[in-house]
Amino acid sequence: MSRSPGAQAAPTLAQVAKLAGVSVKTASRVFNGERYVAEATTEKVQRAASMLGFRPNRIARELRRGSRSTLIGMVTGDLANPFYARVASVLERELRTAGYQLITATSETDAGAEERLVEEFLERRVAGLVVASSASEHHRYLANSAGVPVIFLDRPKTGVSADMVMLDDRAGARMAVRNVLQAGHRRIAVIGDRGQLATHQERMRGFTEALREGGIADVECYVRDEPHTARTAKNVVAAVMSRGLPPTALLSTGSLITMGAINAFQRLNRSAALIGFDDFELAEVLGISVITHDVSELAREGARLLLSRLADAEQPPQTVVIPCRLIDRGSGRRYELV
Amino acid sequence: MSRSPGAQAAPTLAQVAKLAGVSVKTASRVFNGERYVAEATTEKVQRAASMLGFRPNRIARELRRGSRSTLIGMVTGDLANPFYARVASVLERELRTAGYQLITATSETDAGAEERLVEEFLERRVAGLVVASSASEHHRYLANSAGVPVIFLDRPKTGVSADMVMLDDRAGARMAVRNVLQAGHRRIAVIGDRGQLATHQERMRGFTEALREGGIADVECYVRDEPHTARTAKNVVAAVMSRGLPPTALLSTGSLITMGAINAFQRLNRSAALIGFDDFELAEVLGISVITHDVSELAREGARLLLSRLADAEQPPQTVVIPCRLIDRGSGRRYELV
DNA sequence: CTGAAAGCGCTTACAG
DNA sequence: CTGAAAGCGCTTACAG
Repeated sequence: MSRSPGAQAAPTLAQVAKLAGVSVKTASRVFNGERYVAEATTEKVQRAASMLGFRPNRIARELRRGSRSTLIGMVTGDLANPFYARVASVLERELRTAGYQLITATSETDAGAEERLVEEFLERRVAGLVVASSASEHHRYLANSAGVPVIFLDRPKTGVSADMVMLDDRAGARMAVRNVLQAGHRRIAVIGDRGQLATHQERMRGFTEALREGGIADVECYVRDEPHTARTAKNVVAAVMSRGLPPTALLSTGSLITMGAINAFQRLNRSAALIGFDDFELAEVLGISVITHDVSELAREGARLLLSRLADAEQPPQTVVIPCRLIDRGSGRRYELV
Repeated sequence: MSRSPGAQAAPTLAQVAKLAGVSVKTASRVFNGERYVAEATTEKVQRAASMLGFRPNRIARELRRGSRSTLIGMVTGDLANPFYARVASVLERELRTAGYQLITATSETDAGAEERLVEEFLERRVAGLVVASSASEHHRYLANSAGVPVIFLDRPKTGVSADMVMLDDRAGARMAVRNVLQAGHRRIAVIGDRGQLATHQERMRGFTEALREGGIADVECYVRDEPHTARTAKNVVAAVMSRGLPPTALLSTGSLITMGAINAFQRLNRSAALIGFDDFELAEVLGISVITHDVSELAREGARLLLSRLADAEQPPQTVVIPCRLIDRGSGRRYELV
């Protein structure tokens, strides 16, 4: 462990000032674009800075400026998940234009770590926090965040008032149900992923409620709701399809399950109508109808809420609901698919 | 723009010390786990801290500790791209266990912005930089990074010596070519995505070289290499397949093109053998052979190189090559697919 | 248009 | 085991 020789002491503002023959304050003015600096002075300072390879130290600046950084912390369930990845990507872009930088942390790594990650962000004096993960007791952050704004993305209501952006999963589920009911289906299976907590459960509830409202009597009979991997999703669908009186239509709470269903259909060489939440590559090629949301909009609204809260801490908490839509590719009306 | 009242001045170490009746230095010792603090003192300090809701200020700590943070900056082409997202996810996890936090920036936002992003990272005194983006002149960072280690992920060699992790695209291309040649194919189209710069070009070169070595005379005849969206990929494949003497096999440099090909096959109701780089969901269901790399390994090796460089700035630059493998699902041997 | 002094919240280097 | 002083690199608040 040698002490990096490359990482030699970086030049400071004081060194630049000295070389330029001005005071530290005057040099500071140049890098902050303050008015009232003679042009000749500006030039002298800039020349000295580039000779030394000076780069302002943001750490020092932030400490002096009131010890609150321009970092925004984001807690996600799993950055590798395309949903979170897209949210992070859009958020990063939106926040950057407002002068903030996104810093990410993934909570699913070890359960219960989320609180520690948030604590780390707060020690770093982040200007704000965006929470888009599935841990359950988020509201505690609010109490402990010491006035740092927290925005919740795609979380269920908890009674605690806070800024949040939600997906209208219930309405989406209703659209899917309407689609298969109109095609005449009556035996309709609902496959959920209990592991994916919040969102998936909302979708489950949306499906079953809408089915009941649609006059389907024995809804529970075809409901399966458990944690899923790609493999188990396939198996569950295969099992449901192999019953004595198999369903003629399937509703799925996520693309993993939808793809598992397609896989199962192929193995069984039988199929059913199918509509799932979340669009996926090749869904169009395969003609699968999906319920989808505009993830970019979710992220953009999240950024907007945060920036607005940052500008005015007093305003009442807002909730934004992102609508969903059905992309009808015909699979909800068919009785034979593969 | 009210001055957030929630963001009231956070309690400081000095306040904790005063409440606990000890010196600032002693209080500091408690939060840094230094030895030689009486147990009673530790307790007093901790009680005072929790009464006040004290949270150590990392900004101040980092400034004092030598103005180098525990942040690692990562520049990606596009965080929403599954490849970069997975890299970021793994990297974040690996670095966190070593006490570092990942901070991300996306360069594709506006071309040429990359340098500005890197500059911002350096002003923030990041401990290291990971560059995984397609901008071309990365080597310049090295000159300007003021001793901050830079690790390049999936970049082509530039002659500049630096720590880097590369994918063995050439070897992968060779495997794909061997697969279709062994199946007896002779008219083999190569579809590339010139827009995706580095990696895709390596793959193109790998394909054409291997074809020539395999005794295919008129290789160029079936080569198409231009920037692609999902739509243009489909159109290009359709055009190639509609020629007088159509190819009997297709090689693709990325999953976007592979999926475009599947789409085109469907529209034309004709098909060809097909092998593409990068695995994708449903590739298994559709029986498409792919050349794939272990992205997690890429990221893990990147983290390892960075941590090793951080520990010893003197060691010679290392290059790690991640091997690739063919997942043979049969599509390279078929003459009819869809 | 410019500068000298103080201080952001912490740790380092010393001294006891 | 504990503490008083100095200082990390910058900006704030004042004064000229």
